[in-house]
Amino acid sequence: MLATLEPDMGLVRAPATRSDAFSRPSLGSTRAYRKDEEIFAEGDDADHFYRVVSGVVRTYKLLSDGRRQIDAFHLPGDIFGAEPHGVHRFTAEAVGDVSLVGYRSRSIEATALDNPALARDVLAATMESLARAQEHMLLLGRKSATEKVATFLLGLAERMTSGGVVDLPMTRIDIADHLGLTIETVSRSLTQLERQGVITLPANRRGVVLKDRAALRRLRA
Amino acid sequence: MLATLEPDMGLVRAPATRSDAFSRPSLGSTRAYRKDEEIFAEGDDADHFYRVVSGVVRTYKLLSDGRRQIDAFHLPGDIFGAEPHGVHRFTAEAVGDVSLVGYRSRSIEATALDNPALARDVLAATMESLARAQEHMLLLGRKSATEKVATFLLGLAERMTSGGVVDLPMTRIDIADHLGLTIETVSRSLTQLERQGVITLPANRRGVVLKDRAALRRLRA
DNA sequence: CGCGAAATTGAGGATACTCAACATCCGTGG
DNA sequence: CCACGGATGTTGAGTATCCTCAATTTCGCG
Repeated sequence: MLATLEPDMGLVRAPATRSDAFSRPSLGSTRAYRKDEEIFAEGDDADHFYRVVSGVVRTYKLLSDGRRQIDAFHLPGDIFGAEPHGVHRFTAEAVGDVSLVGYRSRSIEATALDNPALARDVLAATMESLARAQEHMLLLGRKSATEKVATFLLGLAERMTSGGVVDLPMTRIDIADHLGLTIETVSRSLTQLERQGVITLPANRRGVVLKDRAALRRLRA
Repeated sequence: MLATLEPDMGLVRAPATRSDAFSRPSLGSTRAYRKDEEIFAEGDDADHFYRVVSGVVRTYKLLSDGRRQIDAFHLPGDIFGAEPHGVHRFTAEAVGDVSLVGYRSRSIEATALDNPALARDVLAATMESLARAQEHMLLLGRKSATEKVATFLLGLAERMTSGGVVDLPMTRIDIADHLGLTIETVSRSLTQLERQGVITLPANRRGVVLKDRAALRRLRA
């Protein structure tokens, strides 16, 4: 589906499903953001959308009283911030130091007709985001705390993997706001998984060693 | 954004943001489905995607033990079922009797290049679904039962509206599985809203009269 | 009019939250 | 290089919200 039209130029490692119009440096410009820096805010004009080169980005929405829901963490290769109505519907921030390529949003409309390859790639990326969102709604609406954490760890492992050890670049607060839990519950769930021998938490707490993926998959529900 | 390229032919009332390549009857074929009939199942080949002509469609995912999350209800004008990987990631069923137009999915890829207008419309529809999904994740992860129900009622009212009275074509089970609640909690929340004078529940229970939208908006969080 | 499905209501309980204390980490500066 | 302090994370006790189980009512349809 949506097969690659041009070869990946290898500037950035991209997931297999992502194609390549994004790899043409001429279309976008790279910029660096520091930890916790805002990339855009909910309500801002959506002049640009972005592809992650390195680092992790969180996108979230807030309720008026401050409750926060992080809808996704965006890893290298991911596209985010493309909007249908010219206004960003969520806020995007750098989790750690981040490098992004920005693309002018007008290209989506203006070049939908004369740059179909780009339009197709944005479509593929958007469909991918939607699929992830649907999976995440299942988690938020119907999974227990332990199931949520197990799902989260396995999902991260699949995307960031480097055998066994998963990096956790985000804080417990971020994880909690992504899974619809509190930080205490996230912490307790991780501790519980460790006591069951399914994972190990290194001293610095910014990573997780998956000791028993089969058990994690069972716990994921 | 994504401005209309061809005039709406008026076959079906579509949201303002939806454009019109879908209104060309030549591209798709209409089919009727009866109440609770399956349109496609999770895992099926995604040969087609669909636009709702009349009626309501639910799309959902299941956990192995039967827990269900309805990610969206699709109303007339909505597009659903377009997939990035040729396989449907959720099941779609008719809530009541439904009429749909089906489009061959290969058109997405095959005609992305030679039918950019169609590709652009699918992109717009997909972005719209993603925006709804993000809003719904906020609801699922961070809202209380009453806030969920208030949000749901107002959302339906905006989309189905016919002054004051909102039709509820779906059962309490469907509503519960959409909001991440149980049917008992949905029922109690509705009763509570009624006791507060914010809504009225007609005898047949398949509709809701919104007596005080301002109050509902406050309760929505 | 009667039956089965859907919805409501109630009582009790479990999961996750709140509030709080404590531990650990990490960067800063002496 | 070590000590300090703020930020981050863990653990505990008590509680609230929502769930489970169950009984009852109401509705829709033959």
